[in-house]
Amino acid sequence: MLDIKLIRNDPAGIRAELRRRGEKAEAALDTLLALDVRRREIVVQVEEKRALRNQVSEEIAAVKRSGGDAQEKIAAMRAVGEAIKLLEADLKAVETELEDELLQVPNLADPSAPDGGEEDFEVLYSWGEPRRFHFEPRDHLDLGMALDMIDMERGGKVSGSRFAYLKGDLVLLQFALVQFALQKLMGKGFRPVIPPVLVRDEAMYGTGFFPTDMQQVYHIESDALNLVGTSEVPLAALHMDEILPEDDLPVRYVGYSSCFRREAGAAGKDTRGIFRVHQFDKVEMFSFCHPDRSRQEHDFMRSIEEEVLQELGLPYRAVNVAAGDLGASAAKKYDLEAWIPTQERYREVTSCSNCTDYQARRLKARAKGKEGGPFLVHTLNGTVVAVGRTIIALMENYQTAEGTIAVPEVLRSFLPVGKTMLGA
RNA sequence: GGAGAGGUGGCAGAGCGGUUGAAUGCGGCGGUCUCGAAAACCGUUGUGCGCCGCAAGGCGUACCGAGGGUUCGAAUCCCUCCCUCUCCGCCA
Repeated sequence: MLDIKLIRNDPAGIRAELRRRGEKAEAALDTLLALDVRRREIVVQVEEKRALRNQVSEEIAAVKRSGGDAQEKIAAMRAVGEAIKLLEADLKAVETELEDELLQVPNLADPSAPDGGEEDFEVLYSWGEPRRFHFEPRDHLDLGMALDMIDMERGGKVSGSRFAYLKGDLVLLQFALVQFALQKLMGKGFRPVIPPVLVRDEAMYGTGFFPTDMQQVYHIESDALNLVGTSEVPLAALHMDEILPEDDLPVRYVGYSSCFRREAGAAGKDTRGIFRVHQFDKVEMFSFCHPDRSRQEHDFMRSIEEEVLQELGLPYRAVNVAAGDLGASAAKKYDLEAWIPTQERYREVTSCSNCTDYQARRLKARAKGKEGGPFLVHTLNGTVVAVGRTIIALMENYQTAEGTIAVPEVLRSFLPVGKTMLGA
């Protein structure tokens, strides 16, 4: 959510900024400004009346204490009370409408995010050489089915399309990846967390997934809960309505959770294997940091993601996502894309966003130092390991001519002793 | 799921429907004292919104789990919801 004062004070500037986010983004601006004016008009009126009521109520109390008759004042205040009630109803209606509009306005893009949409990302650089195979490489699903480690067929039978069973050595690989990631992140000051994956609407609004991405979310109607699409949601909401001590910043967490996405509108896209499924597991990092430091924090988090991919030996490229392709909350986003041999291209495996104060304002997540008032923190989130996609990249890049999969050195200590080859 | 108790400021803990933004204690901050510290003593100590002001700030208003209601007036009374605790049942 943007600061309404910012919009009020510089409508033209904000309009120009929002235009970078796309046509739709600036549409609500005039409505927003009108509602803001209207709200303040009503506030002044209602507060004047309340002041009067407070004052006279005290007088009534005084009169009654001295045994006098306050009937006239009471009658007068009855009318004022009615007027207040009407104004309060108006105010509430205007505030609700204002809030609804404001919730749909995306964050302002960072100046360093490229202009344009989905196709206009900037490739920052690449790392690693795609492997040259002396045999025809097979894709992750071929490999997984042959070894009976990925079972989409039965996933479909039991739960529907885009659900999978992961079996055997791939289960071991998953836990090795998770352990590897957790230990690395703990060494860098991130506190491990297993968050709830069912959250209230509040948390979804607070993180900016509602109302914009509502259609992507599994909603449990009977209990008014939502399955999270990323642990970013419960991690961000962890400090909702709180004022953190400034000295504690940055507050860093590394979460591990299953993630659930409806993938509405993705029909026909990435339908093969486990690349795009409704349920997957992810190790996610999250940081609440000082507004002056979020740029550095963002680069720090990206460097961690790179370290992970480098140690796993997966060739990748780093991408700076264009302003028009950012999620609602993000001001800037880096994606890391790993090389997928059978697709002969880079595919997204991690994503790291600086949401500046956009989520913090919605969540009321603030910090406060020894002097000065509270201020909004900046929030950042980044993938450490998206398990499914990392497994795909590992399977394809590390496959052998025999159809087994070699294990990168760094993961071996997290697997049973002597397990250096999966499916063997 | 059933029965009961309760949710008040950073924490603990008072609070009659009417100077209660809220006693008291602890903690925090500032000061006195001290070479310094402790102790003691004095002072201070929330947040949002609006208006005024260049600003420091001032004034107003709202907030005692959340949302409604009753009333001239609600932390105090009523309703709904959420959460916590105790007992019973069930359970990984």
